[in-house]
Amino acid sequence: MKLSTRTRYGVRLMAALALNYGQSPVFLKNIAKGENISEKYLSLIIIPLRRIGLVNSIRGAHGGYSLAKDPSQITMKEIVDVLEGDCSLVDCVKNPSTCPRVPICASHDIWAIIGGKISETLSSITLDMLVKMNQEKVGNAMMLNI
Amino acid sequence: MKLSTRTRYGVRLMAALALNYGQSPVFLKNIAKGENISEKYLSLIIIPLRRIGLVNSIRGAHGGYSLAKDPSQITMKEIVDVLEGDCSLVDCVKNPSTCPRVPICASHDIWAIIGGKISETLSSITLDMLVKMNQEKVGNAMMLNI
DNA sequence: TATCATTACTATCGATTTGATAGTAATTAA
DNA sequence: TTAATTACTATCAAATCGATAGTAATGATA
Repeated sequence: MKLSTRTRYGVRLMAALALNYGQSPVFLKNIAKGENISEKYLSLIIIPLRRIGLVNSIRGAHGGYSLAKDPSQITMKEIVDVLEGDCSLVDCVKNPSTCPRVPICASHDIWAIIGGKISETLSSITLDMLVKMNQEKVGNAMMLNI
Repeated sequence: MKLSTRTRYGVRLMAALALNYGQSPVFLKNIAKGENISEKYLSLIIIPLRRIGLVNSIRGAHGGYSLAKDPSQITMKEIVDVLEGDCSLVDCVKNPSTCPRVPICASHDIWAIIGGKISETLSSITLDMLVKMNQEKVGNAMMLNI
């Protein structure tokens, strides 16, 4: 039940964009440097985030990426859902037709309950909160490395 | 963040044992038949459950398995923890030393919060509850196939 | 004691997933 | 036209996963 590296990197990527919200677009190169993650890998991860409208991109020289919404309007659930597939613990919760046991299976119901809790928690945390937690944790020092 | 088949099977295995709690030990063969899961595979899954003292085993002819505790005293968290490794979403929550970013990383804290919610929820659900949910869902009919 | 049914353990395998890299195309400011 | 950037597609090695196979140990019973 571990999160993929893709999702973990994606969250850090979004946090980095949140830091620059309202300013000019950021080069992925710089985020990659600041977060010490391969730029190529990040460039794959950002695609679905752009596709669902969380990120805007500008191509060409002096292009870059920026958040499409205010960080207070973006939740962790949106990010996890798109990068992880969804945030349920078993496939049969999102796609009940994939398992014939669903109608007679109580553990399915358990996983649905727990998945609900996870969704609830993820929905309650915004990018904005993540950025603020970061500031409280390390001050403004680390913020400038982007 | 999907649960492994191992964990899902393990929960069903424990539920089957819970149905027979207080009676004579059950042959894995019969549980395997009732749940339509490979007996060999189940025999691997049950080992850690026995090691942490959730299950008792008797070897030899007329052997079998039985729950070591009352189903109301066994939580889903115990089962998931031993079969899944632990119930955190990232390694750095359980083993902070594995990641140098922990002291400066707010997303680590987010994952810890969510992991806490998951633990909490898993701890609140007992095997007993699972069995009762099953009975409510399908009545006693399905209960007899073990 | 011999037999048979059961649990216990170890090794292995094929398929899938994962994390990552590489190369090329498209776009655009200067 | 050039250089810098995003967009897309393909590929790869390693790890993980689900499952199977075979053998050893145990113990009831005939």
